[in-house]
Amino acid sequence: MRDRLRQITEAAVAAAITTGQLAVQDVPPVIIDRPRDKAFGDWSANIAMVLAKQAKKRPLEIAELLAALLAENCDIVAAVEVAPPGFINFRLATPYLTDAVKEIIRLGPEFGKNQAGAGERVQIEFVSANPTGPLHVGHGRWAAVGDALANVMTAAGYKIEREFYVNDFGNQMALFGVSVAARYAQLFGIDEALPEQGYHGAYVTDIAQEIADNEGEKYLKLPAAERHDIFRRHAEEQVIEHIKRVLESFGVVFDIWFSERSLHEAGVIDQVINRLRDSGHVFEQDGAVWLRTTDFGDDKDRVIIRENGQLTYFAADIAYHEDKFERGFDRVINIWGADHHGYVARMKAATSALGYDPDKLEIIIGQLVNLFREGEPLRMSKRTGEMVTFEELLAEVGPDVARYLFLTRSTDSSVDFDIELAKRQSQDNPVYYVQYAHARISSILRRAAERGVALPVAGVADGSLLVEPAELELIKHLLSLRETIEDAALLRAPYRLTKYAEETAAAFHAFYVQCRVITTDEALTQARLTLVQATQIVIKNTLTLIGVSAPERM
RNA sequence: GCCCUCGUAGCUCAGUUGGAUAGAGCGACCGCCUCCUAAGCGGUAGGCCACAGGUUCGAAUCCUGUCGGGGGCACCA
Repeated sequence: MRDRLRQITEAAVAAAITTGQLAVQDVPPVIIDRPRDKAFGDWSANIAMVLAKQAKKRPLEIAELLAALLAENCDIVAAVEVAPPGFINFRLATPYLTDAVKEIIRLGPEFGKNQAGAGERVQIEFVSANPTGPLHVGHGRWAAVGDALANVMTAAGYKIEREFYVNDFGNQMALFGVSVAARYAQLFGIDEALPEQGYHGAYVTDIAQEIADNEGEKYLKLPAAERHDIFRRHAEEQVIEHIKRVLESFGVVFDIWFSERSLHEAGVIDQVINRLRDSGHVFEQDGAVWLRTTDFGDDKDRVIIRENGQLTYFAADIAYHEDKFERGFDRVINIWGADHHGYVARMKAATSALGYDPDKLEIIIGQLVNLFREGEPLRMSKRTGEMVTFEELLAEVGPDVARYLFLTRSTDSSVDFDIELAKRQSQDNPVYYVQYAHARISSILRRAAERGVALPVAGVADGSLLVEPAELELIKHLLSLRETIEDAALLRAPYRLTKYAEETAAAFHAFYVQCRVITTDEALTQARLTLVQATQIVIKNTLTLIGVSAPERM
């Protein structure tokens, strides 16, 4: 729709130029937008105002000129109007709208998909929680955002891979192994202290308990180093399995789980550092090896090999991103929590140093989730392990509510999540509002079947019977699914889907109250059933992208 | 101190390459079920778009500064 209008408007501009009515050198891209007020029409273009200066003509004059050209060759538009200070407003033709309803039914699950992404290969890395403990609620948000973004970009014609980077190397992992070992020893009455910086959560004891249950006390005799290593490996395995299971129950499945340790073991980090050294971006100082990230806009240079010879996390991350680009992605998207945003500049700088275009690395910084219960904030401490895990949240509110609420805000703003409010099945809860529309539709279709009313075969019903404002308003909303998917994908803004879902549900509920579907007027019943089916398709497609179920009854 | 981010209705937030009279949900108030699901619909009230300058035909949107909330400034991950 928007594409069509853009094309014909561009054609009108071109025509005006070739006929000499418009003297313009550079034609800026035509932007088709929604008018603020529906009274102005369905779509509008501001191109006349943009061209005014170049063409040395009054905007209104240009608008009149273009409107005249537009009105000639356009069947999808009923009226092209000009409004001061120079807007060109389009009013869609009703026959076009009613025909479009049949098109939605014909396309079904495919309706709304498009090629805005032009087949670009994109990797999205998200969640990437350390395998040293359970997922927290913030991870849940990244899971919802990353997965929905992957869904909507796929629908917009991108080729997407989902990846989880596993930080299974280094101090934290070692400390985790030592912590489990200590708890294990304690289970057998041996007084082994947890390290100062170790992991104190109750889940550490659970893991130790499981090892004790399955394998007894045989590890007690092993030397400490060996024991720590065994426990580290065991604990890591268990935590990753747990993370996978929780994410799967949330409907999020990754294509690739990428191990940091594999980079160390393959020696690729040293290779990448050598490459950077050869290209002159590396220097030594104070006994450490540094990457000169300030050459690429970072605040300060960064250590990649510490004085003690150990690689930093950053070094591994450079090799990891080198690997991503080596795999041939056109674009790489990382979703990070706000607590990592200080890391963005150096990662972009490293990308440049490696010789890749830093704009190919997009980093989405997401604000955190604040948990509440009945308006009271829930304090969370990672250190003591006293916190609501993502798994517990899921158990309380269920995946649909969690996924939906995590996507109701732009990633730039933090989500205040009240557990009691989320559980309450009330109007405070937008997820039910949307699902209810779907359930209502299913109910109408069931009722029609009960009464022996044949469901319309696509294309047969007489669309011209749909003339009520509520009907036409609903149709317009349904048709904008495509633009919504385009915008959500191109702007990396999956939260737009929930907004769209609510608007569509609202348009349906209004229609429902004003227009009875199943009546004695057979032709009208058929036409409205067609519209209802199309609405069901649109709501279901939208909820599917969000990752929320579309219930048949509630 | 420096960097990032946010500041829009009582509350939570939309408003994106600068456009028309500033938008939604919740909350408040007033209405609507003989009827396909009232988990719904309609209406009313509610605004110095944090503040001050600047850019231009036009600024919630872009620039500069100030104030306020959040986050970050490791040879941790």
